[in-house]
Amino acid sequence: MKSRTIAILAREGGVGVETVRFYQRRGLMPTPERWSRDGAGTGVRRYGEEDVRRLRFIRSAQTAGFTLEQIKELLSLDAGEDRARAHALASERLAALDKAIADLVEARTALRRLAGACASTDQGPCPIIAAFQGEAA
Amino acid sequence: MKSRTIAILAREGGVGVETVRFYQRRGLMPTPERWSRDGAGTGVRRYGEEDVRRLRFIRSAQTAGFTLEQIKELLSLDAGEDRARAHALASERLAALDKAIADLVEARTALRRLAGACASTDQGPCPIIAAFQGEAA
DNA sequence: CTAGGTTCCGTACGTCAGTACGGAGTCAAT
DNA sequence: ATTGACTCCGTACTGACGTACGGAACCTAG
Repeated sequence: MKSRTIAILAREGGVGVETVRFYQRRGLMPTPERWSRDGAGTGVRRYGEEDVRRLRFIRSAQTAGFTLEQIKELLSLDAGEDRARAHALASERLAALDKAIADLVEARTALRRLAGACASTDQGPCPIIAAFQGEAA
Repeated sequence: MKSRTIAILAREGGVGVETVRFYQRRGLMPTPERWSRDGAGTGVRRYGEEDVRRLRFIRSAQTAGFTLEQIKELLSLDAGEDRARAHALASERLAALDKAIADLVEARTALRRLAGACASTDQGPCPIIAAFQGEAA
């Protein structure tokens, strides 16, 4: 293991090389030592399965709406034992997710009405503004 | 009508003054002539009901995930007759909304599992990364 | 052993949607 | 008439998340 170059790691994780490097700068991904069989730390960094998993986790957590900063905390928690904190972060995010979903569903309803109003007649302007009034959260 | 100052318009529209000005620069809100009873265009701009409605529409459309650029187009369409274009924009956004909702629901499922795994035992680290594997879109 | 593709690193740029700042002009009330 | 709040305007900054650039070092195949 630890055989991947950064490009391979990035590909397996579904991101770009620059993105991996960006995550390293942000402290979300480790920056392993450079390695070369002949002596000093002047080779290239290598990555393993572990790093691929970590990268994938970051992507997943992002789709759940965590910020990179929160993901960083989650990752540090994963190494430690503060389950109360982990649980709190998750619950907080779950509530936000519920709200975001509800908002989106509401927006979709409003937008469907707009599309419907637009389709119901076929002459003149589509009453976009009227169709949309009073829907925002 | 056309009695509101920018601060009143902003308040009624639920945004800040700077935001209204920002929308004006972006062409989403009109920039009425300055007005003062004694002569030249050296007074203050005034806004009416129409402008409040426009502002509220912008907020609503934003919650539906339209970008300001798209909202600008929607607003110009509302004045015109290109219902095909309006309908296309709405449909496109509806599809994106459906996907966004599905993604969020999926993320919520994954996160619930995480929270559950975290609560099910009370010793040792909470297996965050493990609980999250393979959920991203 | 050399040519090319990669990696490394810092710094700069890009987008989206605002938010802040500062000085000059204007308005409403005292 | 003066005070104090508000308006106008341009420009600069924020924050979240990257993406791009450029030169030097490095690694691998032929």
